[in-house]
Amino acid sequence: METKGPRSPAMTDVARLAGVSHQTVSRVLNDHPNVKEQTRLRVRAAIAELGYRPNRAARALVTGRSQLIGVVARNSMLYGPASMLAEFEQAAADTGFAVSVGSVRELDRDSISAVVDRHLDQRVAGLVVIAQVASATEALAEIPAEVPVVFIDGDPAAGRSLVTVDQVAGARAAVRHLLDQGHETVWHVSGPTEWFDSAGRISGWRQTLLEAGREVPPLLSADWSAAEGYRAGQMLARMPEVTAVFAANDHLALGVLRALHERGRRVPHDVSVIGFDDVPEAAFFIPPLTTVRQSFGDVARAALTLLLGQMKEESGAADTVIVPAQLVKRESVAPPA
Amino acid sequence: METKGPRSPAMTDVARLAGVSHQTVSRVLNDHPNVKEQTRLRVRAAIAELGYRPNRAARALVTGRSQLIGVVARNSMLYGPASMLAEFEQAAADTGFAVSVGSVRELDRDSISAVVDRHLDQRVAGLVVIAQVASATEALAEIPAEVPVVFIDGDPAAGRSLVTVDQVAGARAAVRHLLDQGHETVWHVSGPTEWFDSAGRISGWRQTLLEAGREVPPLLSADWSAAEGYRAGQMLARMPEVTAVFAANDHLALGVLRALHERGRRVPHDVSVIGFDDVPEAAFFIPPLTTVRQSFGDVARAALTLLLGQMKEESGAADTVIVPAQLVKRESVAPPA
DNA sequence: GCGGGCATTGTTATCGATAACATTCCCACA
DNA sequence: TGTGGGAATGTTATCGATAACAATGCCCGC
Repeated sequence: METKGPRSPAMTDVARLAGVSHQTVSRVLNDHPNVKEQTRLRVRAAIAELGYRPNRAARALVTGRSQLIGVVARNSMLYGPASMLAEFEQAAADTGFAVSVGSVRELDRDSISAVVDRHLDQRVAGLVVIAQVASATEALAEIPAEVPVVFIDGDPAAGRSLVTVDQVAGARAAVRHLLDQGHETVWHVSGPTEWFDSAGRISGWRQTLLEAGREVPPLLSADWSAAEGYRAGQMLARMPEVTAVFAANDHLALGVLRALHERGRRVPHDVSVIGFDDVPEAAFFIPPLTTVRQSFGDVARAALTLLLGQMKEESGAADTVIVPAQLVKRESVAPPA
Repeated sequence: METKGPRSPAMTDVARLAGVSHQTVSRVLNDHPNVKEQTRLRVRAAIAELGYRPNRAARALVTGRSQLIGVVARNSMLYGPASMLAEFEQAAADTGFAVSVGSVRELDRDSISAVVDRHLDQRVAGLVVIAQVASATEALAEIPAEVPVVFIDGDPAAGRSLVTVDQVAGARAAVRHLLDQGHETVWHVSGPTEWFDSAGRISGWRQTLLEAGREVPPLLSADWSAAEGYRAGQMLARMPEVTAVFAANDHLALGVLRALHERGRRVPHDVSVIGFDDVPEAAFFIPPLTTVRQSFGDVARAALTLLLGQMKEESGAADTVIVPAQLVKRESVAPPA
């Protein structure tokens, strides 16, 4: 049995202790001008003494806005999304926002709708959606227009603010690098074709080959896993004419490396391989993997900036920020034998 | 310029449309008995028609509890923590809870205190702390006793509810397996020694060797990265007497594999290697890695169950749940040459 | 020395829900 | 036929903050 515990102090308690009205306490809390320095100090002291913390629910109720940003992400341990989330949370915390995650097993319409609804229930001040596939875009059409939304890796044509890594340029740099080494052409193991990321990398790959007047080999498409990279690698290993492979992410590249190794094709002596992402382990693959680094931190910060911008002005301006990618050269690339 | 937008409907709007009082609407929403079936239906219809959604802030204000669970985790792309978070969010969503993440760059006292404060500001109904190091435990001592807390991978001696993978048993299985293959002893590349996970794996390793009457080689300790695994691997590769290595996670194992490969020591022919975690890529290392799988989903669900239990009864019972780990045999282990 | 204006502080209304208590309605039963 | 009582519903208070407005107090110029 218990006496309901001493409930945590409210603003009036602070006011009483400081000998002022609760409104003055509120003013101190919100850094209003026109509070005498001495009063401010008294109030601060009272706050500290009581260990008072403002009740966000009450504030949200009266102001109509929460200090919460909802993130919709795919429940996956893919390196990219996971990093993004962590980076975003850090950035948001620095500006006083909390982040509520809603993860979803698949990026289909219904799952996304459900998560978005949960977030709207919480009256999030804004939404960030890591929406790498087209089906996500559809589901998101139903987000009320007045809710600020920023997409990460989403559909460039969706008419919403978007932050994305420059997939095309990243892919171009990778392919360019291989051609510069003297390879006749470059094979590509792509991610799922419905992902925008994949699409960008594929198109950068294709463009670069065409511009160089090279033959474009058939596309090998996979999911993002090492398992499928391995599968694709088994095919590639069997074809002696393959001397250069651009894999759409580092895990695919890992699978490719192993398949090549199993069939005795040496990397980079017989075949050069480039990945994408620069996961921390990439430098320790056998051999160390040349890859394209994306700065998830930059993406996260850009997304937050756009979101805060939308929240401030009610302008629904749909800006697009493209974050550069950078080729990291390691030992998995060499001129053809 | 705008007319402040039609604010979203409140309970009174629903009540007016349904021709009842707002209290009746509240009762319908909360599944109270004593509402005539016909009334209930009218209210439901009105809710649907207006697209009404309850304001959580208002509810939280009056009931004094939020439907929010705070998670404190390390901002890292380490496989374990990231997976854990995703799994936990899923589980929580199924029971109607939202999850607010607070990530922290380092698990030191101050950072943790700051994140915990942010969560308490939000009046979370409970906290889950992924606190793999001792310094975290200290910081958490200051969490008010009435806030339900569950630790994941935390200090078994902290006197709070704890869910953890059976690190000791996992390590024992790994070492046992190597000894069974005929190896004379097993070297260990551990994670940071201040992590409880590391401590458990180290002690499982040591115990098993001692019980088998084997010599315990010096411990090589590292962080969790492939880079440090590589460093440790370079030392091991130089020592011909090393025939079996147990790495504290798969990334370390990756680094070890590469170092061995560089010095021409074949795996598993010359040296057997076992990792820990079973990251999805482990099956595609060169060679495929034998490792110990932890079920993060089970951990997450167990943590949620404990937390909900604490929230229901005010009992501060400090239960501990230990989730088993499982040896996954692949090709990186063989009898000594 | 008086009134205008600004800095400072206080008072009251409000957000949207639930809790506690009040009221109505209806039926069974003495 | 009056009445006790439970089911169904309504009324009012409340949570803890901010907003809008009201009320001081003080300085200063004329």
